[in-house]
Amino acid sequence: MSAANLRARVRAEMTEEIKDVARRHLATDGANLSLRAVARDLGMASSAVYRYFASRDELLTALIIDAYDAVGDTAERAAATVADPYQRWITIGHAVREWALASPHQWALIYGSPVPGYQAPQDTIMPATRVIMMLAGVVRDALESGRITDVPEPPAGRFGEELAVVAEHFGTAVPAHLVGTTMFGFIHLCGAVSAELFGQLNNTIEDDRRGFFEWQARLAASLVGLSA
Amino acid sequence: MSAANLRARVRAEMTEEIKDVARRHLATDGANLSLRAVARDLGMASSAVYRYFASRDELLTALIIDAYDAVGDTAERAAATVADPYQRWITIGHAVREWALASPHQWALIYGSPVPGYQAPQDTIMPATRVIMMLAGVVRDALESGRITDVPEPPAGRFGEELAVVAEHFGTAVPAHLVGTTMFGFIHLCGAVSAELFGQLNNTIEDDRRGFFEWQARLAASLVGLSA
DNA sequence: GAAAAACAAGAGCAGTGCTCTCGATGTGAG
DNA sequence: CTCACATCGAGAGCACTGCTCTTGTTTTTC
Repeated sequence: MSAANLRARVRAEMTEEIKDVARRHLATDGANLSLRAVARDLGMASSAVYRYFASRDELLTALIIDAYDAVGDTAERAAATVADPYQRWITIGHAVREWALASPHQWALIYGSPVPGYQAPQDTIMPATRVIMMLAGVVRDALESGRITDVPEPPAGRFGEELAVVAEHFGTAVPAHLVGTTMFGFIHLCGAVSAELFGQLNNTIEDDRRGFFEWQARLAASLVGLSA
Repeated sequence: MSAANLRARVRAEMTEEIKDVARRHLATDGANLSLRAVARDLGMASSAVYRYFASRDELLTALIIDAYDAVGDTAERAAATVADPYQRWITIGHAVREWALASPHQWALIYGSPVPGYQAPQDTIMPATRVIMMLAGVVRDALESGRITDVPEPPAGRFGEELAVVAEHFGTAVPAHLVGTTMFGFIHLCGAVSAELFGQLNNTIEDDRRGFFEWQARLAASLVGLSA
């Protein structure tokens, strides 16, 4: 069994090595990276890569899951050190933004345009929810500790009911209106990072993008009822 | 000169036809569409397409500019019918969202991940600013008509000065804080549409996405000081 | 030690962006 | 009206891609 474990370990290492090289190629080729080039970099035949990933899409899926986990880990590590809900909200924002700045192509992979012809498999759903779940956790904590007191009525309309359903994933104590504003905050977070990364901020904010981002994060936090 | 005009017109028509077919291929192949397939659909040799576009990137640039203009035109047409600033803000949001839902691949082209190896030329900058300029116009009108009265201090920090510079493009009368919240609104608009289009809303809001979007747009409008 | 599974390599297929050459066709100046 | 010239379309060709299939080798398992 030691031998079996060893074989499995070698395979796992090889898999990891392929993903590493692929991630590097992501920087130059984006989502349409070349499996052959990856194989070349590893000194192996292109056909050998197919022993580890059945197709380029499967390799992409692995990279996507890794990226979701990486940004989730980064945000969680940063948030773990901050007790105050308001500060934690801001900290999560900064952590996500800084991870994205450091790994722009991985960000594009998970929050950019979907890869044409690629259908995200079920495995990607869970890791994809980690960041918004952290924001939901902030709101839940703030509610329980009495930091959020002003809780408006649930929004009128069909989507208000849908928000109430989502609330059950957030934690039963979170009212629908707060679920909505939390999602607003997450959506704006993704928009702000993408705007900075994809060039929408060019020729406007150039020097102090971090400051502008934090200012925006504070605005979003104020909508969920959080403030310093 | 009639002959010359005719030749130029035929060329223009051919160019437009290529872009049309390319737009159709955008739906299946995304940004890495196949020039050869486009040529096949047009019944011409692939090399002939290069008489009209020097490279695939140049064709993409043309599609990008067209897309910016299309969403700009759509939003302007919708906004032209609405006098009230608050309603106009919401209307612009709906117009942008509905254009994106109708042309998801064109949206991905301009607001999604940048095409790898593709550098946006200068020509794309101006059309890219049309939507946010319309939002800025709403804010300017609301200021002049006294619909926005509560104007906070300019944000502290280097980015506050940068916002003041941007204000000159918005119209000199717009204070920096309002420029910031307007950009916030635009960034959130892009984020909301992208989230809906790129699947970030899956398994949460499914039935009443339009209602949820409008609710969010109202929230964003409230940040710039607009309300019903 | 033999049977079975896993592996790597190479050839090959259909497709890609792009270049170059060659013949046809329309255009503008003399 | 003619003739040189610019424009155009088509085809061959190059180097590349994802992916499959076959062949031979190594490693694990019984």
